[in-house]
Amino acid sequence: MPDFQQQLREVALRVTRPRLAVLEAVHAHPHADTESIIASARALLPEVSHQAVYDSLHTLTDAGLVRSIKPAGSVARYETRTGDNHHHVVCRSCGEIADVDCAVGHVPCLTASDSHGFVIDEAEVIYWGLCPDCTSRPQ
Amino acid sequence: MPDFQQQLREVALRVTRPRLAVLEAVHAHPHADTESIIASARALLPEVSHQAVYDSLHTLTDAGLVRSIKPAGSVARYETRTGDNHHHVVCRSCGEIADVDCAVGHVPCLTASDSHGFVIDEAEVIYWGLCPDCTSRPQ
DNA sequence: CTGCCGATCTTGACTGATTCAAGAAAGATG
DNA sequence: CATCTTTCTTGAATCAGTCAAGATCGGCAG
Repeated sequence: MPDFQQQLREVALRVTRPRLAVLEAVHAHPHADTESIIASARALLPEVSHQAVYDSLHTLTDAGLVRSIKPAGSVARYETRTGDNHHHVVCRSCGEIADVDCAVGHVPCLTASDSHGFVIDEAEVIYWGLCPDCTSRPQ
Repeated sequence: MPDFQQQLREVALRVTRPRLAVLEAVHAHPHADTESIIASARALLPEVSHQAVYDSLHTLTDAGLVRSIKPAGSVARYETRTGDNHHHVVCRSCGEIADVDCAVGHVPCLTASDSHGFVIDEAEVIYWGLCPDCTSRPQ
């Protein structure tokens, strides 16, 4: 279990109980949506407000301690695995998300053939398909 | 200008004035959001309801005549360029979107190293960065 | 050309994730 | 411990998108 208190100090953020609870919740349930994170955080800190969770998630995302994912058709989801350029595979049927590393190399697809003058700093890849459960249980 | 009436018939959809107006609007303004499409469609068909536009966009998307894009932090956007596996670059500052072809080849990044048993049918890539305007005009 | 049937459209209300705002509480620093 | 901000609580608001009921229209059969 990472030292979340330490992580917060390293990015010059105040150590507050809501933030610790949110970090722990996101770490324990990768790819969880905000509602689930609120529930998990309240297991640790019963009176935390939903707004504090939203604020914490934004702050932690800006600081790079958590990463948010928003596949089309899904609400925002969060994870603590950051800074390693991994991607996600999303089930079209049930919305299940899993991590994947791109086969192409360290900086996959970062080179667009013609970027129209844009200065690109990140390539985000979402693989769409069916998870094992939904594949074996059609309809 | 493509024959939208013909396109609708080819996918067994009824040819209605709202659908023609929506197709024409999306074709004329690639990457436009729903509100803009409603406005453009009303230039052609003044009394069209927002619900008809939403319905048409869904139907046309399901039929493959238009494609929707939902970058994180943006509302849904649409384009008529479909079926060619191109990707998008999105400006973090102003939200501007441009098309890009992936340099890697025809099926970029479609091979994940470990897909956790998912059956993958599409890889969606979004490049994040700054557009030329926002690069030259910082802050 | 006319009538019918089901798909599609209009109207209007509603939902729900996320945001905004004002005041209260609580980290951090000296 | 005192002070100054930042952060949190509370409660309301926003807004893209959806739902539902009835009216209308496109396509096809006669």
